[in-house]
Amino acid sequence: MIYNRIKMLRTEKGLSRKELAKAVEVNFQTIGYLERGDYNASLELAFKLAEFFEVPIDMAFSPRPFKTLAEELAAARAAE
Amino acid sequence: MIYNRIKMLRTEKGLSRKELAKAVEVNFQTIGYLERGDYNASLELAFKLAEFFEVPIDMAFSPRPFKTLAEELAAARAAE
DNA sequence: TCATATTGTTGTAGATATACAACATATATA
DNA sequence: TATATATGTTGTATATCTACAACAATATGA
Repeated sequence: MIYNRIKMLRTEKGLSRKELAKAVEVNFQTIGYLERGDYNASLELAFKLAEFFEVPIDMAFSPRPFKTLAEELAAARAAE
Repeated sequence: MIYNRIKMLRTEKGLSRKELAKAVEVNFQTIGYLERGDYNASLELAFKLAEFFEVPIDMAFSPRPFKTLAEELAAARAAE
């Protein structure tokens, strides 16, 4: 199981699933499946999505659950 | 089509396909298929491989052909 | 040479990803 | 209210990924 931040990245851009789907050339229902975690993106689609959102691929996908923003902040502070 | 450096990363470590396959828990023939470009890894397998080789995922996989070492060197020098 | 390991090829089968249609529900907006 | 848009659910069909078996070809080493 691979976790993803597609929904967050999409809504942050104010896009509908249909619009995102068109941008990365998949069916709009496929975006829904990914966001709900029904199945994983293919590697090809993962690269397309990461490229579209202009983030490194492991910012959009992760084999482990993503940290919350609060956890990220705490980790960043601890790293200083 | 996604390009990969699995063969390079594997041989660099002096591993056979069978050994690598065992490490990432797939059939050894699956490694062969990936190295030959017969098909792409799933996102899950891509993460496993990147983690095993301790490289960022886009060092092991890319939607565009990888640069040769010579090109990488030239690019690195130009960036200074 | 013989034996063994490694890789490539072909084929079958199962699992997963994607497309697409139909319909339900919710939400926003005229 | 009525209409449109967005999302969720279910089902079918196709493509792609993975496992596994059998065999050929090549290399490596005793």
